[in-house]
Amino acid sequence: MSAREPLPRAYEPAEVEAKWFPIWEKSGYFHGKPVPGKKAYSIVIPPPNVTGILTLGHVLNNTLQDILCRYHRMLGEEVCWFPGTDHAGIATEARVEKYLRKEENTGRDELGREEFIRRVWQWRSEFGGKIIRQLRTLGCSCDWERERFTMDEGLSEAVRKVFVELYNKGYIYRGQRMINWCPVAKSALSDEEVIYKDVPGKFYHFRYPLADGSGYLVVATTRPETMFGDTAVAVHPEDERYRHLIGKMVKLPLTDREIPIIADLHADPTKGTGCVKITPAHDPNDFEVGKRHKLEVINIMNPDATLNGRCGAVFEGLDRFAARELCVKMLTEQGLVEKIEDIRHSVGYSERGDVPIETLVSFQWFCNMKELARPAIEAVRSGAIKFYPERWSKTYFHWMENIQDWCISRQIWWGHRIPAWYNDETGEVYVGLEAPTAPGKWRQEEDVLDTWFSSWLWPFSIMGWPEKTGELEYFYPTNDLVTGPDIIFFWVARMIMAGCEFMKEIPFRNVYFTSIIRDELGRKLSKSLGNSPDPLDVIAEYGADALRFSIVYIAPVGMDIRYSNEKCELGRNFANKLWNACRFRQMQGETTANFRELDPETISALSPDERWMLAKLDAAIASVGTALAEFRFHSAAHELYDLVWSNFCDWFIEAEKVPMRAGGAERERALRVLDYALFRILRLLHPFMPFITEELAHQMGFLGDDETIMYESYPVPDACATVDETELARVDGKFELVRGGRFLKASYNLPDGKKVKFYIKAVDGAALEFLTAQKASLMSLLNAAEIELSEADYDHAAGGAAPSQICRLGTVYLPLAGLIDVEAERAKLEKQQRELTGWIAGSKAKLSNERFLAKAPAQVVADAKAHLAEMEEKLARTAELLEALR
RNA sequence: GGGCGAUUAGCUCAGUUGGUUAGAGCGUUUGCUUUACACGCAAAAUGUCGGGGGUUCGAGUCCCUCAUCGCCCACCA
Repeated sequence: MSAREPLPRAYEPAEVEAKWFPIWEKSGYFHGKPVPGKKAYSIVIPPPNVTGILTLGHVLNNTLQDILCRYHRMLGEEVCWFPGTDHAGIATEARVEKYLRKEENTGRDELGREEFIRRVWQWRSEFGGKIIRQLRTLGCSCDWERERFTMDEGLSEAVRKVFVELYNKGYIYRGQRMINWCPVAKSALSDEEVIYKDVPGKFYHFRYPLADGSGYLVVATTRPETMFGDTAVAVHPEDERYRHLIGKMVKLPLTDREIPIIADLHADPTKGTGCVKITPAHDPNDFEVGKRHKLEVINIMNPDATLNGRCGAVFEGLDRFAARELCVKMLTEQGLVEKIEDIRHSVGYSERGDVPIETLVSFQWFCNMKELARPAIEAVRSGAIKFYPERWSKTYFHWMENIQDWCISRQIWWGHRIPAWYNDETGEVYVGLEAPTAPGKWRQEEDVLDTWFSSWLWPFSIMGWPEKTGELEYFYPTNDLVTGPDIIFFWVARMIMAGCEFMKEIPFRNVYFTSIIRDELGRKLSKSLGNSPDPLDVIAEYGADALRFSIVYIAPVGMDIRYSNEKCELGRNFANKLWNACRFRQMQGETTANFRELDPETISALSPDERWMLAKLDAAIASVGTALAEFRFHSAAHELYDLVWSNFCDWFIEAEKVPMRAGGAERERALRVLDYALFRILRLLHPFMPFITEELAHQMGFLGDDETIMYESYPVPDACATVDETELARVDGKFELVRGGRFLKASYNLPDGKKVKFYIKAVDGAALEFLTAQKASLMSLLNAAEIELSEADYDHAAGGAAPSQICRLGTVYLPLAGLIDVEAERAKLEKQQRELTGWIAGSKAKLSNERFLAKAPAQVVADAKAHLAEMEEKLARTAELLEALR
């Protein structure tokens, strides 16, 4: 191995990260392609909106996908992570409209359809897909050559094909129904795009005079302005208060219309006044009532939610909320207001527009989902698709089993235009992949499709469907999907339906639902609150590896994450720790040749510490593997953190300084084991911290310039050291003695660096033998001037009083000639005595319980007995020590 | 109105099928320029595992119940 520049003291991620990504990408390491006979692993990215920028949610989501991809790549599978963006109809159209308004004072209406769409494409090529570049900063190993956009020609063709197929099957139809209307987008929305919020409102009680002048009825409403669309007042048929009025007419205030009083079960006598105004055009329930009673449907609203000409000259063109106020004012003046109550009620908001939606009747395209849902429910029920955490399947089933028709048409321009043509002369409707060739004047449907109507095809459209591509053959179905539970209906459920319907095969086998990220106070991250950190700033400050590791480390399973930038210190410090472990090794000289595999000679010469370390490594490797297989990312991260920081750095490196100082064969063996362990650790960590591990693997000379850790094998437990439980316990026992000795020093305020003498009384001959062999190690770890080992009691008479600490392998004493605080020492021992006595009593009670002995597993009983013996032995030693203090 | 989740150290959270004395990070206290790391080292303190009841030889873990908080779904004028 060639000599390298010494590593700097502190890890500086910026340069390293900027260096490696282009190398990886240029070398084609991210590219996945069908390789017959090789195991395939694929993931499709949840396509971010083309308008989007990277958020912490994306960071979590894509880090997890990257961990999976890098892990499987190292397992030797052919990995392909398909990236791309979503055209996000309403969001993008609004975004570009805003941009054009600001930059050029123009917009949709001025430009016309064709030009506007051209300008959206232009905007996209200039500003769109920013997030795709940002994902590279995070280290995402997507196959960037395969980047797709939901409006690409191939994907658009898939959309048209699916539309035509479902139309021909009779699932897609056009109809006049009550739909959700967003006044901002001026478009219909699906039920899923409506978010219900509990907001303060008012409950208005108005008097509607009876037409015959015999009095009035009081109706209660939260939406006075809709009264222009009232076509009846309903009461419950059994409601004694109003029974006599059924069939009579009331005069609708602010209009010259008279409307009937009807009997309908919809009217709930316990609510409001028991009289409900019926506005069939603007309320789903009223629409049903209207149908039952053949009431006129009066639409009173323009697309932007201003009132229309049906409301009279005074109200025409007025915004709905202004109209509401004016209504109340005018009714007040006419003495028709009975009372106004303050209430909180649930109001549907447009997800994108963030304004209250209107429900109104309109012609739209719908897709009947009932039949599509059937196999998709079965796919999850049978376990073909698994959800992690499993409980989300309940949410899924509930929605799928009550699935409603999907309103798929949108009155915007940016999107897949519906492939339907109307012949106004004949009234014919033509649906097909291309415009009709039949003679006549055909006019294409103006509406476009819901964005999700292309997203639900993503797992196969991205692989070239409807063409029969090698990618589909090889990579479909994909393995894992990582996404947020908030789009389980929008996307996950619909993808499963689309996969089952068009591919006749599920789109993925496992779905991992990530946590939702909140701020430290538990609030959702949002632009308006200003509590949404920019991940790029975080990466600049802490490094991408640090951000990745931290966010995985702190992500609780299936719960919200409370995030703050400070938490990235954990990952940054960890990266620095790893860096310095390598730096330490580097300072010891050239890398040995056996870093991939230990040779038999080295294995046979391993020290107990080394076997201990290799056993810890194997154990960690095994549990990281299990954790990843079960999508317990955070426990894998915890496992790795402990392995590196505690086992490797705190104990092993410190312990190995002894053989390293010894020189010769001892030193050579220690270096080999260090190299072997370090290279394993780097590979283990690579999926989590790709940049620093690649850098260190090269800096350490494990890899040459044309090699990459990305394609090194992921470590598996190799049990190259025979696991001898007794020996492992002895090493742990040695470390316990070290901790005990350090505690004694700290208790007497002796600086850690001060060299002192210790006396260790071993519990038995075997312990004495082991500890004697470990004397150099003990001295180093304790920073001792001298250690006296014996099976005999410490001789207080000769050496003076000494504080002590009881450990499993023996008792460690700190001879202090005159400095001992006898009272403190006695208090410590007495406390220990009390505790031991208590535990022993409990333990004895348990062991004398016949039912425990009869029913508990033999191992548990044996452990309990051993534990009792240990405690009794310690208690005896405590008593001796107390005695010696006198 | 249904469904789901949470409640463990000052804070944020682990705790895999019930099994010795419930853990980590941050924070706090004490001492350290120990020849990798102050983004560090060594040591320490802090818990009636939300309340109550039950099952069990044994419960943070399983069951019931109550309380508080949060999320999702549902046509509530």
